[in-house]
Amino acid sequence: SINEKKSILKTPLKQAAASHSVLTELQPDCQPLATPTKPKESFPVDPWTPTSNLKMLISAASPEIRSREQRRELSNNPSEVLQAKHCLQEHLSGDEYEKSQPSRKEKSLGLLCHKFLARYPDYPSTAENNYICLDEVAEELNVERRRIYDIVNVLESLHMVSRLAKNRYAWHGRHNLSKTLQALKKVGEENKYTQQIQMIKKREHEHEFDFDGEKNEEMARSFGSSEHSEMSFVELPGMEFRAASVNSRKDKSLRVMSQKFVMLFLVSTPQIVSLEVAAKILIGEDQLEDLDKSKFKTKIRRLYDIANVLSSLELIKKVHVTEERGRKPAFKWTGPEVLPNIQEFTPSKEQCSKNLFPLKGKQNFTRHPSLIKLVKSIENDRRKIQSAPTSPVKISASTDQNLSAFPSEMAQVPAIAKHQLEGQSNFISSLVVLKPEAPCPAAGSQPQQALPQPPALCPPSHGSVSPVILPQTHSGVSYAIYLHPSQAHTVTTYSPSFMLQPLPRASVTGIKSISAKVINKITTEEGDNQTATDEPTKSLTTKERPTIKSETPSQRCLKRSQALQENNLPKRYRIWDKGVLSFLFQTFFPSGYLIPLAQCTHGNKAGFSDEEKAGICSLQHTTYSSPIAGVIPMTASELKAVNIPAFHITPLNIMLSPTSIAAAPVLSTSSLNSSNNSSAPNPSSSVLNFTLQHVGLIPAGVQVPANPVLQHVPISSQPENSSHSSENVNLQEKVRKNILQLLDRGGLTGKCSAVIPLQQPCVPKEPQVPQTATENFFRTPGGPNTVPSLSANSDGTNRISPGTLYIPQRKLEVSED
DNA sequence: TACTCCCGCCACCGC
DNA sequence: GCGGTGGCGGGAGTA
Repeated sequence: SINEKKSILKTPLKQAAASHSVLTELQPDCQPLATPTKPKESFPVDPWTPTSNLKMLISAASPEIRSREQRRELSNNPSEVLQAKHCLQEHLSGDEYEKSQPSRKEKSLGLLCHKFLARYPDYPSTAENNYICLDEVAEELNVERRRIYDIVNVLESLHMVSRLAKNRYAWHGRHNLSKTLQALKKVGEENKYTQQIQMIKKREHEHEFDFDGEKNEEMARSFGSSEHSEMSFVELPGMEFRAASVNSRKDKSLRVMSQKFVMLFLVSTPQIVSLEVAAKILIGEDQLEDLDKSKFKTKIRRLYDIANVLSSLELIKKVHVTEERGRKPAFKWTGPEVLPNIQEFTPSKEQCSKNLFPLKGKQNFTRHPSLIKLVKSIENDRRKIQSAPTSPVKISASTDQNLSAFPSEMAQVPAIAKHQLEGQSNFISSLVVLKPEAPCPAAGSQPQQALPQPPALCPPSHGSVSPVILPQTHSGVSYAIYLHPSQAHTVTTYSPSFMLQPLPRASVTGIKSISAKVINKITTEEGDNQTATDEPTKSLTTKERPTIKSETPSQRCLKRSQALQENNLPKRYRIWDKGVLSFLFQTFFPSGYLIPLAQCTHGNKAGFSDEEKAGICSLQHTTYSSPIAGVIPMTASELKAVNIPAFHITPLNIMLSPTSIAAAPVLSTSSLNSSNNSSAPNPSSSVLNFTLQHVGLIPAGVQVPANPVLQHVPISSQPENSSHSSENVNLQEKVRKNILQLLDRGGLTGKCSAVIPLQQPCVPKEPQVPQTATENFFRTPGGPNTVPSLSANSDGTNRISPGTLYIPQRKLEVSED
């Protein structure tokens, strides 16, 4: 009977051949073959049907496939298939029959998942019939139902489907994906996965992790000691399991495992996870005692299953990492980037106080109630600004059909921003940055082109630049923030990063494409070598980044905010440390500059409080390393080896971690060069101006005050242009206001990757002449993301050539198959 | 040989 | 008892 069953499940020859070709075409690298979201464009006559996508894919593959598909359709009836099979068996010899069977690859879970996904749209509308009957699917795809469960379980872990009843699922597509990923990231962080990964890596390096008894027990104990011995399925509100039968079932391991696997990517920097590490972590969590080889193998098997589905979803991609111990299979996250702790921005009072300072222990700060009010007030102001009639290009993506004149996707950008602002509770909670390498079906059929400037966008004027001064932090360090004028405009309306969230429901198709384009630059800078080199022309420069002109309604709101600010200003910033500042600014002002002004504090050696010194001391032994294997660790002492200019400018478009930036002011003072310095010197006016000119923030000839801090707020600009001066005052004020407001929103965001960019803009030692200093921030000899001039010292540490940008990078080689 | 992962047995669960 | 569900690991296919 087993044989009989087998023969039923075997695929007939004609389909086998077809699926082989489809396999070649459906490899993850072939992105245009992802689920088409606009079948109308390609097949205007055919309405969308559950199988149209698949049909299209197959038809697109080759004429041969088309004809095979036609034949296949003729015998799509299972009984016919069975008949054909018997017939085949009768007429072919054993060998021939074997050869006629689909190869193992053709039956892979990944391919099956592709076929499965091809049946449903990425973003289904509620009007469509989105039910999945497992029996039907299994039958139509000619597979055992068991395999469908594998797929569905993983999809369920991402809330792309949910179980309605026996044999019945609902298809949600990617509507919930961003929220799910955010939730998973949060849980991953809470479960200290980063630390676990690091621990495993450490043990691996020490050759302590093996499969013999004692060491494993020790390992298990250490896992047990962490706070998360048990983790259950992460659900989304409104997405709970509806069927009681499923709820009661405890073993949802594939689902849970899939979620955990995804979490590992989301908390890792870079987002590459080796199967081995993942398996060890997953084993460590639920089976503390017997970490035997078979358990390990089983976990690996399951991870392959999950990885195949995630690959089909184009969330991950298989790579190999080469380390000292050889080549290892691993997977790289290629899905949407999930910003950290986004949901904690929800402006609820409780959330604010609860989440603002997630640090445990000593560092628990509380927020003054007035600040909470302020947050709400500013939120309201923002909303008003966004919905004001003068807001730029107010377009309803779903209704306005007159926009065909200019790219609909571009037209939707302001709508996205508006949409997300209106969605208060989801304001940032669904903010997701799509990676440029993510599939872009809507744009796939068209040649890539530069992003056009929509009418509403205002090219940045190169007016004078005056810093916005942040009052002293609790540590006593003030900062001057220099923003590019374009950024200042942007700040008054919305941050570019705000527009990057996918629009749910109707207008997603266009958005997806534009989002990918818009953030191309950002993610390129972030360090994807491949993207940076493969698609240089697609990148937007800072200037090209869409900005929206500030409008009068914002000025109306200014007074109110200003009054609030003045009431709260003195106290507010005591609770903010440099890490928070840096993170906020790099997030919201990607090409601004945060300059610590150490000279403005008194009675303190290098301008830093004891707290900071303590923090710095503790950094001496801190290793900045990525959770994955082979990362070059960088200690604070190594940082000191870097030749630091008298003061440094931190380019904000590189991720800064609170801990890493905490060291920056110290390093930035000349006290490094002369440890006996009793006070840090002020950056001289000429140096400051040279620098600002050098980085393109001010035109040649324009001067900015040498010591802007002393001016405090509001700052009057240099009267270089009378027609601009009042604008400048307003602009500064707006920028300042928005900075303050951003500060109010942050405080919970300090969990980004540890990268310390250092730059010596004034005295380049190498005769390399960059086009602009801003570009130079990201230019390293081997490309934007390579480790510059690293040389090993006798003590095994690495040193960095002075004057070059240091971006910690994996030492391990990552090869993509 | 090591890596991948298909395949289907069989236990569990709710009805 | 039955059918749905899914954990699990043998072992075949592939690199």
